[in-house]
Parts: sequence; C-alpha cells; structure tokens
Amino acid sequence: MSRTRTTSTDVILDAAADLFATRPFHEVKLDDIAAKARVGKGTIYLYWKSKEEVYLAIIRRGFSAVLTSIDEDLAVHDGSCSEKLEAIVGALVDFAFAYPEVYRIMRSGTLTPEDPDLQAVRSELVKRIVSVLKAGQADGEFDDPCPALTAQYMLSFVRGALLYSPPGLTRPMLKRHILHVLTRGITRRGGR
Amino acid sequence: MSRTRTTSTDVILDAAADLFATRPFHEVKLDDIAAKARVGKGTIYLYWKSKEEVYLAIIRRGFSAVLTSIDEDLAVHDGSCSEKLEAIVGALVDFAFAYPEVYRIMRSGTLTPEDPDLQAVRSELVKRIVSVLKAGQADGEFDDPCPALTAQYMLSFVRGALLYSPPGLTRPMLKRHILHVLTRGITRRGGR
DNA sequence: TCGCCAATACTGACCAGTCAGTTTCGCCTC
DNA sequence: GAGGCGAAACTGACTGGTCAGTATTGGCGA
Repeated sequence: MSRTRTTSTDVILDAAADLFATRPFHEVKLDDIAAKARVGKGTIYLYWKSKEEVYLAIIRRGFSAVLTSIDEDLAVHDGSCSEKLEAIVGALVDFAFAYPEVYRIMRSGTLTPEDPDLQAVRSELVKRIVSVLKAGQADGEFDDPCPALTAQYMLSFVRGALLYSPPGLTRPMLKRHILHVLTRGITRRGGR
Repeated sequence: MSRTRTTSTDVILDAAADLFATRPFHEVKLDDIAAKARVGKGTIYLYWKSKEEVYLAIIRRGFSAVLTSIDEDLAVHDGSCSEKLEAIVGALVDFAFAYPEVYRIMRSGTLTPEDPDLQAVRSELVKRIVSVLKAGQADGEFDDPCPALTAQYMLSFVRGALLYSPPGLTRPMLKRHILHVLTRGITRRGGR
C-alpha cells in the first residue's frame, strides 16, 4: 500500500446498491454505477471482474454485517434462549431498516444461483439461529419440531414485512410483532 | 396435435417457466424459450409483446392459481377461522410443491418493480388472508395485533422453506410446522 | 388454394469489458 | 523544498459479441 487507495470500494458498492435496489439487474448499466460513484468505468474492473461480482459483493457485505451484529448481540445476552431469540430478531429488523436496499436487491434478481462465499455467510447466519433454537429446545424453553425451518422463516419474515410493508410500520412494532407470532403464535390464550 | 392447432399459450409459459426457474432473466434467451416450447420465435410475439411480458405472465398465472385454489378451499371450510387458516396454509404449501418454479422464478429476478395486474392479484390474495385473520380476531379465536403483517409472513413462510429447504422436507411436514408456529408459536406450553 | 405457423435469416441497438493513455502521489536525491 | 522518477490508480472512448425483435420463407393441413 505504498500508494494509498483513493477510491474506497464502499463508495462504488453504495452507488451500485442504490441502483440495483430500484431496477432489475439487467437494467442497471455499469456506466450508471460508475457515474453515480463518480468513478471511471475501468475503476470498477480494478476491484471486481464482472458486473455480477459487484452485485454479489453488495449482498455479501449485507449478510456479513447482520452476522457481525448478531454475534455482538449474542455475546451480550448470555441469558435465556428467548432473550437470545429476541436479540436475533432485533438485529435482523434493525438491519432491514438500516439497509432496505439489500432486501430490495435480493428481490430484484439473484444471479448465478450459488455463489459459494455468499452461501457460506448465509448458512453461517442460519447456523447461529438454529443453535439458539436447539439450545432452547434442549433446556425446555422451546418446543419446535424443526428449528431449521423456523430459522428460514425468521429470515423470510423480515423480508416479507419489508418488501410489502403496511404503511406506518415502525421498527419496534415489527420487532414486537415478529416475536409475538414466533413465540406464542396467533391463537388467543385461554381465559386467564 | 395437428399443426393447425393454435398453440396454447400455456405450452409457451411452461417452457419459459422452466428456463426462468434455473437461470436469471438476462440469461434466458427467447430462442431458448421458443425451442423448448417447440414453437417459432415469432409465435411468442403473437401473444406477448416482449420477453418481460412473458415473464410477468408466468408469475401472474401462478398467483391466480393459488388464489383460485384458496377460494375453493374457503368455500368448503365454512367452519372456524382456524380451520380456514389451515386451509389457506394447505393451499399455499400445495401450490408451492406443485409449482416450485414459480418460487424460484420470483427469487431469480423480478422486473419492472410494479406490474399493476400482478400487484392486483397479489393484494387480492393478501386480502383473503387478512379477512380470515380479522374474523378470527373478532370472534375471539385469534389474538393478532397486526393481521396485515401476519398475512405477509404466511406468504413468506412457504417461500423461505422452499428456497432453502432442509433435505427431506415433505409437504405434510411443512404444513404442520407452519401451522404449529403460526398458531401456537415455539414457546413450550406450561407444565400440564 | 388459403391460412397458419415453424423455421430461419436478418438487423440494429445495446452494453460489458478492454486498454492505451492520463493523473496522482510517494519517495529519493540534491 | 524543489524537482524528477516510477509505479500504481484511474479514466473513458472504443469494440465486438450478443440477442430482442422483425421479416421472410416454405411446408403442412384443411
């Protein structure tokens, strides 16, 4: 690094994320990304070797961020599993509100079905969730016949809520509601 | 299947659905679709005016099918709301297993963010679900602070499970699990 | 013979990716 | 601290392949 890098790759990814969030993949031109990032088109190719790579980089960055945030939260809450679950839901929702583009992007066109790196981060995330669910199962807090499915639901919840959110949806509202459904379901609890 | 037969648009949509399910939009060529459907490329333009229209037609067809199936189910089960809910989940899961391409397609690249027709069908579907949830709320069966959100979750459930399904997932297993989580949550029920 | 449509040839716009050239900057020497 | 060098960062006009969409043909069934 004798020569300090002047362009941060994040600048480019931010610009690209904006564009991919509003238009499908094939409608986003590299020239657009370059223009928005105020960078020459060639510069993009210094860091990634194709448009698709840029795209994947955005999603990977997003997932890694949630993962980190969840890990931090889990480190703090070392209490009951339901507390941990709450922390996870909180992290997912916070992330979704902070970076809605990532969700929009993922709607708008995945490519190359399987990018190993991306897949790895995603499954790491699922693993975290599943392990909390299983721990809860083991110590009798939870009763979930299939934690692997539940983990998938949790990711999908946020997605569904964000992409087609009822007007006026706030962050705490969503957190609370997801936890409500997830922990006790929608059945009305008996009399008492 | 004489040559005279005017091509059924379903043949073309089926072929296209197969392709779109395995490859992202921009990698699917109209020539491929035509070849797979054993149809001339020009014929496709008889029915839709662009590749994108073909794509939208597939999704619209999918949504309409679920909608019809749900309406039929609801007509039969005129019992309690939880029975109706069960019917809805059943219809969603059945559909997902019958036409997994539609889910894969929707992952692999939505276009033109808002197609009014498509949006209309989707929101019709959501409306059905919400009305069952609200009815359940009214007659004291359910306790759901935000049915609109729950309806979104229900669509997402299936999606999440299907796209990243744990190996060995069967249809009844998924139905049962979704209902489990949805109606009673994952918390272990008290001693008794 | 007519009408329908598969097959196929054609074309023009579009855009990802390249690369020769330009700028920037750290560092060395005097 | 000025000046000069080399290397790395960056640029954007250009190119070549691709493919959506159109036009044409020819074969088959009625």
